[in-house]
Amino acid sequence: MGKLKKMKVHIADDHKILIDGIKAVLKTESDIEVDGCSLNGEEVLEWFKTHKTDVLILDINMPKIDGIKVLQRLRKRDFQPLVIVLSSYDDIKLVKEVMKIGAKGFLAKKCAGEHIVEAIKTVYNGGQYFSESIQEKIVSSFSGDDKGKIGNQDGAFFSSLTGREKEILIMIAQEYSTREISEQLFITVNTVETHRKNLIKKLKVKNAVGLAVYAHKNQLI
Amino acid sequence: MGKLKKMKVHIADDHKILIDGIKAVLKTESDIEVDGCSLNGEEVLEWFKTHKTDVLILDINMPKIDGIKVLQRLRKRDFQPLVIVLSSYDDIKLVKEVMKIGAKGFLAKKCAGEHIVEAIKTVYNGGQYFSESIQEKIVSSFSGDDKGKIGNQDGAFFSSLTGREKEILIMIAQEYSTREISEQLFITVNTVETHRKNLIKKLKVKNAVGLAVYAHKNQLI
DNA sequence: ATCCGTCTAACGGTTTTCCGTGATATTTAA
DNA sequence: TTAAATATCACGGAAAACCGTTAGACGGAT
Repeated sequence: MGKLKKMKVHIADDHKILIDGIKAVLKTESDIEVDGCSLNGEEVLEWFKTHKTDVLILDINMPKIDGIKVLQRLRKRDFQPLVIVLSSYDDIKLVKEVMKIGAKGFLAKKCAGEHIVEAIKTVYNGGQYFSESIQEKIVSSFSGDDKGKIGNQDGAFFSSLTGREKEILIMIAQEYSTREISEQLFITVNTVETHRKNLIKKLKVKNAVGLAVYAHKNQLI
Repeated sequence: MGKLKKMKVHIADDHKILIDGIKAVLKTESDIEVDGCSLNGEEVLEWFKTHKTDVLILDINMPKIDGIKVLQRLRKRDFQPLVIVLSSYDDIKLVKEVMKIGAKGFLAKKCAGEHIVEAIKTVYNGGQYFSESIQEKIVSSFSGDDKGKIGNQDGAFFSSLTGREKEILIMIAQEYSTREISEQLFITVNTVETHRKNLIKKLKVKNAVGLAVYAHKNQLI
């Protein structure tokens, strides 16, 4: 046992019960030490201002600041932890995206607990780690339909919206019909339709559903 | 230590990593024994055909057969385990619904790991258990906040969707038009419209936008 | 003074969604 | 083996969304 240094791990997930579970799993590993955890993106960014934890287990779906944004902001800093992304959905597009912005591993939540140990050790030693289901998808994506269109880099377009457009976008995402919006804002239906049209163009979506999804992804509601 | 019998617990969640976590947490409890786990609703129903496990920790969002349906079917059988529902979505209406169909406890996933131990012991001894965030919501719903009003018995809100409906719901939330969905699923436009119609009714939303929002809130995407 | 961005509005036409209603296989549970 | 749940399809009509284009009014900025 020549190990002098334990690997330090930070866990970020809005489900505390999952954190406690992972903690319990990692407790059995003598060379891994959990030195902190966060329940949302804000806490993660705060933590790494003052700590140099080796590995960050990072959930994607978190309130306030989501995992992707956390990654993007962390990579602009001096110290960067090794990040293993945790997600309920093993979407190949999401994998591509997070790896591009600096993640070193990707774990689907449906993977077994022991894999998290493997993942930590692998990335700590300079490797990359993907849980099984992801590996399968990566392989199968080579043989056939490569729909590598990651598409909208999200927040990028939002800043280009005008105040009125944002206002209407939010109302659309709240299930208000064009007529209802026009009544609430004291403008004509025509005008609302024009705004909606412009929103669809600007945000590069297909319809009102796309607008609603966009609004939710960007936590405007 | 007069305990002769250990409490037997079955864990059902599609995230294996969470199961392993809970297992690790429960391992520290000498009077609790995890005697099995399931990764979807089908496995749960199968398990309880041949086992008499005392307590079932049941996730709501599961593939194939979701938690609500599992509860509904279990209650029609002879042997009924004590069920503690686990959900990422701590909505008061959902709580009400699952308690009505026989659950004995409700844990939000954001609660701490130790609470799961408390919950198991409480329901095993004949009590009911709610995690803190739920308790707060129940209390505040009594103090005149009409949004959290439990009075309206729209239990249909969370009544579970069929497999096909979920499939179509997800496609709608991904901006596919009715025609596109019909082509991808090799069914007619009429059929897709019927499903959409039923979705709107079941989920009590106004339109496709509402469906997309629902899908996102419930992390179906 | 003029250019640009924004908000407003209109019009005609096409497509899609929404709604009710009813019907028939197929699958599954008890 | 029934009964229930599910998946399928149809039709007609109303409502809403979608699309392209045009354009006046206002305010701020160069």
